[in-house]
Amino acid sequence: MFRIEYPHLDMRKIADSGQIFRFNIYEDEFSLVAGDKLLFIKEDGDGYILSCSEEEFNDFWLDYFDLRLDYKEYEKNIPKSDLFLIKATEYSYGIRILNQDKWEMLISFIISQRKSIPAIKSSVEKLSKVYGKKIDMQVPGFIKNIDPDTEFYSFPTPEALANASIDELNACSLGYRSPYIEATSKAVFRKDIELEELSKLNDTELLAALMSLKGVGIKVANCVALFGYHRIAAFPIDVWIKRMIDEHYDGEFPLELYEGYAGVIQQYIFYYGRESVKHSSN
DNA sequence: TGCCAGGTATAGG
DNA sequence: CCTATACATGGC
Repeated sequence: MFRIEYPHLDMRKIADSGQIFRFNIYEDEFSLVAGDKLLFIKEDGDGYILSCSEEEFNDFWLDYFDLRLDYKEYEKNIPKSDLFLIKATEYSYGIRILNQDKWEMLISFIISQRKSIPAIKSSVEKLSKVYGKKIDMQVPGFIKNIDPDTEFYSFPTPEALANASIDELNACSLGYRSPYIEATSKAVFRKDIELEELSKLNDTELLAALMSLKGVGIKVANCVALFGYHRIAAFPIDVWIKRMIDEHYDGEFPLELYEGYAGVIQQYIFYYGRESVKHSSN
């Protein structure tokens, strides 16, 4: 167990920000599966109690939650006249761009196309349950809201998915994406493409390399770059972002104001846009 | 119940 | 280069 307290870190918002699909909320507690790691979190005043040791936190989770960067820097160029973005940024205070696993982001965002976030989460869980490994870790005693019998599964390896049949993949509600997952898994497993090696490429080259894979277009490539490679200049445009840009910027967002980190701004707009619709529709 | 979802591949112009 | 269309299926 280890307690942390940082400015600009809100687990609830991050869990619900659409950049991660295996971060679940149980009132004031959370479960988070990242690759083959499992973390339990409990709100504790202005901080959080984590199920990991201080050493594991420093070795892995500190960078995972992107806690070395000062997010105030990303807000300084927002014009005072841009009331929408000022509001979106305030509303999103505490969201950080996580450093997630490249392979997991690639598969998760191929699945994400034309699916709602709950449906994406459901598909990723099914895939993990079928092709991942049961994580050997007890729900710790300080976690009260999660059934101790709950089983958690790691995200499947490229090998596991490359060896799956189309019929088996179909059982995970992938729909027409099953052949994409199959082709991409095989390409990664055969090392036709090496995801770690792509880190050496610049942003443009990285997007092009990712888009050579079946089922990866410009939007998915940008999400993988942003959330898997921490290319915070990447600016994925999905239906929500397009809607916000059309409504508040007359169809053209001033990217040049946020050079090098527009992806962070994108995430604020996405979160604020979705949450405001969520709350106005009931 | 019918509509829509963190889009992409493909064909046709 | 651009635009139009098909695509499987769950969640609400």
